[in-house]
Amino acid sequence: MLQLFNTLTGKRESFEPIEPNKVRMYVCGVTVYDYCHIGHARSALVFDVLRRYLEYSGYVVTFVKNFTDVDDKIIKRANEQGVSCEAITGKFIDAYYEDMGKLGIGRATEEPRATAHMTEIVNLTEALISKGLAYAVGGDVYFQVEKYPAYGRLSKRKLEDLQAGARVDINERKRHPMDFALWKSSKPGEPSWPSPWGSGRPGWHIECSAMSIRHLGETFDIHGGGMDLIFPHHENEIAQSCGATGKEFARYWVHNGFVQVNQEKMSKSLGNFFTIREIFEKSEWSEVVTGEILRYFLLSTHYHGPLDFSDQALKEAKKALDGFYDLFLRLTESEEDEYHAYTIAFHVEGFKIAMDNDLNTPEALAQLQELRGAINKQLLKGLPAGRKQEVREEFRRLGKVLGLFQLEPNQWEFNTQIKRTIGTVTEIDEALPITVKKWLTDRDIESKLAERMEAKKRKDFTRADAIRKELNSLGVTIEDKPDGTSRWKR
RNA sequence: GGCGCCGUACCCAAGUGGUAAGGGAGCAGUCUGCAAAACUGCGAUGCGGCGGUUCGAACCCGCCCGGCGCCUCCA
Repeated sequence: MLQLFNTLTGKRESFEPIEPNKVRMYVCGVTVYDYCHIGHARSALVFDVLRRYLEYSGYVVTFVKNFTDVDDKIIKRANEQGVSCEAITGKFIDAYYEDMGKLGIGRATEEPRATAHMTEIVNLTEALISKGLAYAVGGDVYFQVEKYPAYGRLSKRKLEDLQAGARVDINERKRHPMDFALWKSSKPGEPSWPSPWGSGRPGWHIECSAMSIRHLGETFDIHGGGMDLIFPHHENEIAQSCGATGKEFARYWVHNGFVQVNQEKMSKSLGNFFTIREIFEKSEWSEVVTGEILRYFLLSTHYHGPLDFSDQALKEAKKALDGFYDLFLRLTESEEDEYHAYTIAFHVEGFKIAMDNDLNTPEALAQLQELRGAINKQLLKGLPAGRKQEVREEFRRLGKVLGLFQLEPNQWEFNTQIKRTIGTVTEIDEALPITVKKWLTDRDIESKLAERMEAKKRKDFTRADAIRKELNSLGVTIEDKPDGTSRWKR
């Protein structure tokens, strides 16, 4: 049974959905004013995997992930560029789909936008005012934190503690410094919507309450997002939602850790920032291969902890995948093999146990590595073609949960020459033109290999080695088998 | 000042009270004309430090050291 670490209780708990076999989950998406970076990718991927695993486990999942498309940063960006907010949000929503698509992150069931939920937002705000939890001041509406006793429950903070460190709030319209805006009156030129308090726009937190309630109901199962959203965003969401409905909001709060560079959180000011598209652009590998490398890398650490992004980490992920695809390649090579009893059930079970354990993907990957070793051993003894296919299918099934192993071995790029760097390392090796791979056909390779085999038969090892070296330099790896034939990969 | 996270071999990284998974690198071997791959073996008597609880602790408690995050927009 799946267990999840619940930020609300600070404990790992058995996951029990409200409705049997159905899961409703909401994840905070991105504010669309810029390209997504690898940290956004991690968050999106964690919940993509959670969704996949829930589905693998037999649940019907309703997954809602929003786009924040009204926000100060968007307005600022639009003004800087002299374009409309819609132009900015449209552009970066498209970019989001493109970048996340390359990472194999699927669309959510619903992907609502704040601007399309003004009615719900206004209604929710009115409800909070009528319950005495919010107040309007000169076109703004604020949530009054002192009226909500459970404030701080999620982030484990007390109002007094917050006050101590809070910066001087210049907004003296608030009754308490921690009161937060539900509705902001708009300045001329800013996007605005009509409301009982005059034209304005919603505060940041209210949209998620409005959209999650609208699409999932007042109480739902899982709410997720990055660690940094715990306070104030999610704390405020809870206050608004529970305050308005009087009901429990989300039951399990799941938060992912940060991607760091050199043990520090990525940030633009430190210049240690990597956008997803930048990584793909710099990658020497094809899109699908790069996408899978990134997925493997992002899943190699438990989602709750920090994860250091580096060139070396990416290389290790690549190497690990090389090993798997090498096995998959071998599983397609059919020889007359005798049957030996073998079992994969043990590791399949191990995989599930790992995933049940708060989505322990590093352990799950370890199980797959062990299975890989076990099958390689089995292959040494021999495995009939039918069994090989069976094994490959199981890898495909389990891999699907993580979004791995879906390529054909010939789509994989084994070439281990590092021609460009992706992460923090600055060295740049001489690049082998990527075009080389394109014009060298399989037939070219086969004919070279035939020539080499002839040379080997003649014991002309000088010639044989020269051919191998030539192919190596073109990114083709040659492996001689005991029977005198060779296998190749690139 | 408040809240929270982290510290496991050369590197990455599981472990959540029962005697240290997995991967990479390295070394040694099997195989091989050589190479590569695959496979085999080696590698922390110890899990930042010091105490405590326990029959038993990397795991629980306390203190200390070191690193990080949040409290302001942030995945």
